[in-house]
Amino acid sequence: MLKYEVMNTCIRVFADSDQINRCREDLKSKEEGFLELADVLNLAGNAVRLKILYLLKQENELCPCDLSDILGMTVPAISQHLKKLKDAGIVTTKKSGQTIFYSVEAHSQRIISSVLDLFNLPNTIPAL
Amino acid sequence: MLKYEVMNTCIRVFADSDQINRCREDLKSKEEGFLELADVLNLAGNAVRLKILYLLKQENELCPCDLSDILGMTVPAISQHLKKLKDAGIVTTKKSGQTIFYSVEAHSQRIISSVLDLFNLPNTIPAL
DNA sequence: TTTGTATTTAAGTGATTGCTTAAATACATT
DNA sequence: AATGTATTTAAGCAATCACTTAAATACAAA
Repeated sequence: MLKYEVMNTCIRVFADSDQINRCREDLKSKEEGFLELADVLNLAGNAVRLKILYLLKQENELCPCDLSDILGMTVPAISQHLKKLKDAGIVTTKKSGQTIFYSVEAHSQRIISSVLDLFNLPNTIPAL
Repeated sequence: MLKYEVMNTCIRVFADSDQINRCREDLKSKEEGFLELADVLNLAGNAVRLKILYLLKQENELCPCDLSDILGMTVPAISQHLKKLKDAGIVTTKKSGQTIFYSVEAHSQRIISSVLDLFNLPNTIPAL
């Protein structure tokens, strides 16, 4: 039967095709939002970057050198993480002398605060 | 000077060493929390897994085959994502006949709901 | 103008990711 | 017992990640 070849999946006798279609429609309408949110979560889903975002929010602004000292990592390693965050528009920079201060971009403050608030949820995941 | 060799970083004349030390202490006390949260965010920071979590929450439970159909991906690809979520204790399974239903693990409902609620924040990131 | 400081960029590397296809496993149904 | 269905596991692979070291850039200060 052509149908199954096209679907390229198993033949579920008891599948609820209404449910499947409803879910597909729903996802389609939210596709862009999922990609954007996944991007932010992916950036925050690295312990170093999560700490950087926490520190920038907490201290208002920090330079790569400060972060390097605080996190005990080389400056280039920090710089590359900051670049990712800046390319995504999550952090912004301000030059002062030869020091470059990084801070959380105004439009991203809310989502970053919300992400960091997850820290305070008890019982995050029992398996870890 | 030995100091700089040990620190292995740049020499910041204007560095605020009180700030640096305060931040270091603060991070140390929260280290484990950052690792756990980063793990969850990293798992959710993939569009496919984010959709899976959304669907499982929305539909209560779904089998790999359903998800394969809904997301238009092969069953093994879905299965491997589900394995990651299950290994992290975020989802759980229930057997019914030869179908295995996945759902969000009770203890993870809150954090997953909170993560999915980020979807509703307006102006997520302007750059994307 | 030379030196020093702060940062970024580049190149290289080993580890991890997310898929693919094929095979294995588990178990219903006939 | 044999076949079919649902799922997982394994192996392979290109792409990405997160670091390293070295070099380049930018600019302040002597």
